Amino acid sequence: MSRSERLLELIQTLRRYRRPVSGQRLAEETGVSLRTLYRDIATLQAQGADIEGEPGMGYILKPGFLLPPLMFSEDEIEALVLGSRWVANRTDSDLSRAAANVLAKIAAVLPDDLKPKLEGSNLLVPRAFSELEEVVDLSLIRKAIRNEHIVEIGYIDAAGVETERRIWPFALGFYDRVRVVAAWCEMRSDFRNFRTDRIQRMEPQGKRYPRRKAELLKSWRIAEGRDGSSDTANI
Amino acid sequence: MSRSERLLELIQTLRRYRRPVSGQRLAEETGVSLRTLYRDIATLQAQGADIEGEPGMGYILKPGFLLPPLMFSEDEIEALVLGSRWVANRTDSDLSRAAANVLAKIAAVLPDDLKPKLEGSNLLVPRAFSELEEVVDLSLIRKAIRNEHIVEIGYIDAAGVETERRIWPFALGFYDRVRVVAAWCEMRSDFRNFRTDRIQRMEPQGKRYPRRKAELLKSWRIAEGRDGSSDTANI
DNA sequence: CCGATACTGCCAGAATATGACAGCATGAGC
DNA sequence: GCTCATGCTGTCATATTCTGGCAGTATCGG
Repeated sequence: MSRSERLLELIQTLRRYRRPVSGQRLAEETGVSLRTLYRDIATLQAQGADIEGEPGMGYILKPGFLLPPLMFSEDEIEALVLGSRWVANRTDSDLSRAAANVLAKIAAVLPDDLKPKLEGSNLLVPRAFSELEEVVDLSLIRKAIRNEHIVEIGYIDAAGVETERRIWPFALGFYDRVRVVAAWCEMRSDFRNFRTDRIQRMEPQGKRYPRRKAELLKSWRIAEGRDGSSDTANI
Repeated sequence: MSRSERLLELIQTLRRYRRPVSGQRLAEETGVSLRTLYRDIATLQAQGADIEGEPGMGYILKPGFLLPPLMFSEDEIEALVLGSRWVANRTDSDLSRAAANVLAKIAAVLPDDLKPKLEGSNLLVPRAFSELEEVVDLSLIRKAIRNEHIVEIGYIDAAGVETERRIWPFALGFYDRVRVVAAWCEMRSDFRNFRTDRIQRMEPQGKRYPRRKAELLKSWRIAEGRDGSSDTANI
């Protein structure tokens, strides 16, 4: 195995563990001596990997991925930049900051003669201007979806009536003017879509709902397709 | 200089030339023997670089960039994926294909345990559903902007009147429902924004307009900010 | 204090990369 | 079909880099 493959594998191994792992252990798993393992860790850290080592404890990797060298065409870079700009201007602050970081990281490694091309890319995404007020934090919803957690919400429906619901959120749709949480609603025992701007209150319950989000998404797509009345059908 | 640095430099050198360059020449510039240069070229090609070599001619690199290994956080990857999805669903077919390629390339290098996370990312961008008919090809406009080329268009304004114009396009704005070309209009001797769906006809003239697009963009932003009447002000 | 672990320096041997050379292949121009 | 410029490959000795082992220091928690 080549050195670079090994480094990639090391990252992967580190990520599999959630708790700190000793260098000794990592060395065994990657089939390398402890001395070399220390060198490998140093190399990865130099490349920007967020690996923390504490004496007496072991190593732990903050969540993230190392992308190996990749070749992108002009159009592909343009697509990347435009997409990141859209995310930066159209989503919640966490994601938006992440998108800005992506652009910064790419810019940092581009050769000097190309930086203007990236910064000056003349494809623009306007900042959302008549943003609907959102009471709740979108990143909380994203986190609940990621972890398949039940949340309780206070929701004002189209008729203006406020209800309390326990929902199993599994997807977040970014429409032009609104964002919609797709979820299973315990109250209705059916799928429901909730506009984020109409959610008044939200409390993640910190426990998982009993199904997989991928599975819910699949059923939901079928259900949406069947009635055809919803404008989310083509999400 | 380390091997990987040299490879990066080689890509950069290759891109500086527009015409084919002989291996001999490249070997001299990167300070390496011809034999090693051939090996380096092979390495880059194996990494996906689009380098073409023809006997008797030399090497030429198709436009593109090699990104070195990069570390992305979970949120950053999520932003990348969401952005690429938006581009894939909301732009012209060339860019859209490029965005799909970006996703495919990233997916290809992600460790197996993470692929589902990428494919199953539950942030969705609906396909544009009531797309306005566009007569002209958006990628032509992008190309004209990239090359700072004059184009002639037939345009139907808001009042329904069709006019012929020579314009200097310098930016393309992706609004929710429409796309807008920002350009200097020779007829009006002023900046004008053209909705792409109202452009009936378009002929790139293949020659450059006499100013830089970055400079036009800057003046345009100032002009837009001043009158304040336009909804493009916050682009 | 101890044990567990991170981390560094050093050096010899292993693995890899490089350069030199010899040779074949291919396309363009004569 | 010849020649030239170049791409491309194989081989092998040499140069460079990587690796493992070992010795030693530092830091944390108990």
